[in-house]
Amino acid sequence: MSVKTLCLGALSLRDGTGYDIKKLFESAFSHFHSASYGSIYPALKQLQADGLLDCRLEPGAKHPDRKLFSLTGEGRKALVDELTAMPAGEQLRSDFLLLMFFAHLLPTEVLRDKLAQMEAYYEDELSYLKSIADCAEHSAGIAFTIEQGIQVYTAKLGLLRDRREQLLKDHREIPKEWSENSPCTD
Amino acid sequence: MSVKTLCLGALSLRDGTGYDIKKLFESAFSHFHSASYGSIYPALKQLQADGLLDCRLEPGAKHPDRKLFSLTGEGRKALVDELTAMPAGEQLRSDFLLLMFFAHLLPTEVLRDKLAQMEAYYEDELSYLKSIADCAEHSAGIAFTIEQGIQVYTAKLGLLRDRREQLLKDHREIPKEWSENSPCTD
DNA sequence: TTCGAGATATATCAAGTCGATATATTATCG
DNA sequence: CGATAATATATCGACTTGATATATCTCGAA
Repeated sequence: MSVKTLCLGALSLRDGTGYDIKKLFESAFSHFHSASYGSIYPALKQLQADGLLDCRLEPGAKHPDRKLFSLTGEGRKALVDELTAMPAGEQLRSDFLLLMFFAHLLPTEVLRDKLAQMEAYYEDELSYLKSIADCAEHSAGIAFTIEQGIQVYTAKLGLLRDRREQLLKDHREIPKEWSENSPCTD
Repeated sequence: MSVKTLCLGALSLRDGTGYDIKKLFESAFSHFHSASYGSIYPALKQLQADGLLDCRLEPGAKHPDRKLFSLTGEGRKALVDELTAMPAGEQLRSDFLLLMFFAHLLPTEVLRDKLAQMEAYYEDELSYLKSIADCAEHSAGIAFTIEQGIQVYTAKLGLLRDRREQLLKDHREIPKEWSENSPCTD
């Protein structure tokens, strides 16, 4: 029930609407999690039904149907419980590395293009993270998430630049047959 | 159609069954992609129907129903086309960073535990990648994916160890109110 | 030798999720 | 004044996950 936990977390920072939560996922959380409206709205409905959220309607004023959610005491407890129970893990889904894995199948121009795309992406992420790193007083935990992002993107950017020429030069060499069931060791 | 591309890619390395492909996703591809049987088998069926794969049955011999797939000429072309069309991107899904973001809500012991879990995970990944880095002659592209993994995990492990004591010491300080719509800049 | 654990192999299902889309109001700016 | 972007909720089909069922084969320990 990951999206539910994400919503509880978002609402522990401040009260908000489904739209606000989506915005948060696209900014502060964007490095390590995301969720679409199609999962956020059902999750909020469910959480409210479970008594973990309060919902007050704000009609008339500005927007119609503005549903402002806030955590209940139970909701805050549930958040802590879920965070505690959740195993610490991570998963990368990288189309870029897939592309590099099969780089020998691509024309040189295409490969050059992909590398340029990824370089631009890393630069953007890095400059965003650097811009937020030292302007506010983040908690130690939040500062950690930002610093990890900075170090990781810096490493990736450095490697990409170091290896670019070599990749473009070598990339048509056909890789060896993939060994029996996996490479090398097992 | 990501899983289809993944399957075509896997079968470009060697012919294999759905099971073989799953194994490959759990070993060589595991750092940057994954897929479950529930998406692999339907994808193979579809690809075969589209004429991108051949399937020869291997009955009797050892296992029943062993369906050995191989790329057709069209399949190989489709793989190159899809790789070329695919934008170079990546996405991280990290429960660990979520946990760090909300570290101030957790008891110290729990936080210490999560850090230890993640440290062990990073160590495992790192030692696996190092073991395969220099034993075979990988293509430049494959070597790049391995080297990126090594550098990234090394950076993450270093940061985790550097910051652990400070995180455990500071973590009960309550973070500042999240600024209007996003932190700092925008 | 036989017994069980684990690997090999295919397949399906409910539940959850994404990406796109529809709808409608409000804010902004030339 | 009119166009474009932002705010806001909601839904839908298609896809994916994680679990589970089924069955055979392999190999080492009792």
